[in-house]
Amino acid sequence: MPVSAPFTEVRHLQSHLGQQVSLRGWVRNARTSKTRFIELRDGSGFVQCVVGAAEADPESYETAGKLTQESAIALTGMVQQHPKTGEPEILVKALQLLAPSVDFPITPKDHGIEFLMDNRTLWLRSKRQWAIIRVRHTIVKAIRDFFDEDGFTLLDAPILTPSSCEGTSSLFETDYFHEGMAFLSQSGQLYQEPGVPAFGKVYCFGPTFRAEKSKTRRHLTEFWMVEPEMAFAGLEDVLQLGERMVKFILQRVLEGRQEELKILERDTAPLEIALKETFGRMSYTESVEKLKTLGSDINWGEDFGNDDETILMNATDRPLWVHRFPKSFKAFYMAYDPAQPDLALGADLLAPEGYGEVIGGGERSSDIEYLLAQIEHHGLNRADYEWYLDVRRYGGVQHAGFGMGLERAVAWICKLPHVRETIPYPRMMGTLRP
RNA sequence: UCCGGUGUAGCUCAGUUGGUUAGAGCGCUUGACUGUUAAUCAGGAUGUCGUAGGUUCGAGUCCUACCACCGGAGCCA
Repeated sequence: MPVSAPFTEVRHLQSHLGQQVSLRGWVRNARTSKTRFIELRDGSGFVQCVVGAAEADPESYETAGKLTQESAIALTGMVQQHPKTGEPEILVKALQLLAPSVDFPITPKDHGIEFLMDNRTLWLRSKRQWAIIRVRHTIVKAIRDFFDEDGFTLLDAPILTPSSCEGTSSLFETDYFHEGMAFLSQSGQLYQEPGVPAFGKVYCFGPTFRAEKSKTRRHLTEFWMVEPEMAFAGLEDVLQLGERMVKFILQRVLEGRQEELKILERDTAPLEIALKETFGRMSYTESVEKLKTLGSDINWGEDFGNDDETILMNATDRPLWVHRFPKSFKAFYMAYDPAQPDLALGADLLAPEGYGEVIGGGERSSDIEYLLAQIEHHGLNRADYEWYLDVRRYGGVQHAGFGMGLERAVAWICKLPHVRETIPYPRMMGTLRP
């Protein structure tokens, strides 16, 4: 009996119980005894296929006994319930080898991270990576849906830029014809602000690049960032928008990716808390006081160290907004607090469970004189920013926005030890291939 | 960039005080096995001990330099 079309996707098997179907995919694992068991994956899901001598034709039974990991196969059989787990499984009648796979490097046993990273393209086939990338997909979709439904217009920011948005030490450079050098964008934010008077509410969502020589569990040189910007808005609006967005994302993931979270052995209780409870809020000044009582040696005016974030977040079970930092260590375009001019009207959202900063944002200065002074103070070239200053010259109004690092959000929601698993092809200081 | 660690079979690792022919598990392979699920059981094949020098009668083991990777710090999303 030949295997024949039409083919069914594994994700639809539940609705085919008791029927005959054909599947095609790859052998995740094959266990041979008198009865042969094939764990099949087709990208949409996983299913165990049972090949018994009584039900399968002799040729198929023979083939099933010799399958190697990651061979591509097609098969036809009856969808039944697994006698122990109750999940759908296939009682195979016919099976054929589509393409063999010899000595697949990633075996079911443990591997080191270097080996897995070198074999990233093959690693993507593993169950855990499958789950992570699907959660990432859901988060990306949730972000786009959230802003679309909220009336934001997509305003794509350029990746090749003539100058830096923030610091200059961490830019990737490339030749750009008569212009000399171009730089890979570190942030789309400055290009979002001109979109404010044009569209009211805008966002961009794409890759950004930082040539930082950081080797930590939360840094990539190429990462994705979503950056909304809105008119007639201040710091409070940023806090509310960010919190609504994060909750929207959490809800989508908890609704639609339970199977993946289970594969990742993710305890969803902390995510449920973040979804239901109001996020914490603390001013920078308050947080420094609290850190001192918790044993940190931080002083007012210093930025948080990694330990400080950890200390602060160990004391809470939900995301925390820290707002009104000293403006001295924030970007030049941040608005200052009229009530206390040495503070910036900015805020960072710290994720619980040790994941640290996932959002940074705030109100942008509308004061052109102040910005000119800041540009000079930061040693930036004013001519590069004339178009940016035009946002203030022609109907400049209060506006605010934030940036969220996608990979950090994925790492938190999946509770991964390192952001390198949150993106299909991670780019880090020492990793450019594959 | 700084500090710490690791590098031995395709993979994950063990290797005593420097000592003769370098080991295990997985994977692969041959066979066995009444539903297995990191299946199990029995047999088999598999090594430039990161690279280059040095010490020594003798180096996987000690020393020096370099390389790669891992972890942390700083910086950041």
